[in-house]
Amino acid sequence: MRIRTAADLGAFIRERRVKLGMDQSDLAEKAGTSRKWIVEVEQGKPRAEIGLVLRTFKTLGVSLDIAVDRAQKASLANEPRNVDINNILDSLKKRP
Amino acid sequence: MRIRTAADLGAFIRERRVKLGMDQSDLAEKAGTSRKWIVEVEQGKPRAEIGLVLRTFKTLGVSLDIAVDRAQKASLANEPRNVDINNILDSLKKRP
DNA sequence: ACGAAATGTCACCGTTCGGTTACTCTTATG
DNA sequence: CATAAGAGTAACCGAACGGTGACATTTCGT
Repeated sequence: MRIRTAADLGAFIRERRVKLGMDQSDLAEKAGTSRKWIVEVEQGKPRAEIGLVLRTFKTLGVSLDIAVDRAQKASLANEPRNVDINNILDSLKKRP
Repeated sequence: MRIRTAADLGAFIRERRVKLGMDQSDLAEKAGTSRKWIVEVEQGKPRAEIGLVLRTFKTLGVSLDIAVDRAQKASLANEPRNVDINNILDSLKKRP
């Protein structure tokens, strides 16, 4: 599932929790957080901290994968029209 | 790339930012946050908020995908030794 | 319909967040 | 060598966090 917003995240967590037969207290305890936090996150709280989110994922037996989008919509740096060979070389140079 | 910890996340963000030829100020501005925040996140800050993280990903042109682990290591509910047929039925019933 | 379990909400509190600004340090470009 | 750019750090601040415990509401089995 693709996660774009905090609401997506909350929906996923809830779905997965229910699928595993846990209630909010179970999940909170096993993920080392509070039930209040689970409630808020499942409701899509955008300011939850990633550390807790990652612990919750682990508890739910799910993984987060990150991938570069095919359609390169990334707001490129200052001059999108040119390939800056120096940037590329710099990037390579900086790799230890 | 698989994200397991806040440090993973920071490393990825930095790598991707450099690859796109942005400095920390560029990224901060485009993602609607501060340079301080970028510094901290790239260093693996575990308490950064997911909302900002998601906005940063969007700016970097990357997607977050979540997937159920193959090896079902999820800490199951209370009785890991039995398959609880009722939970399974419940889960199915709850799908609209 | 009844009661229990699960979920949602509230107030309180100490802690930490993220933004701003300014300063340092390293690197590398002229 | 000078100095500019990029990155790291510090202090300050208001705002929001997350935990606790209690209470209200919804959901569900029987």
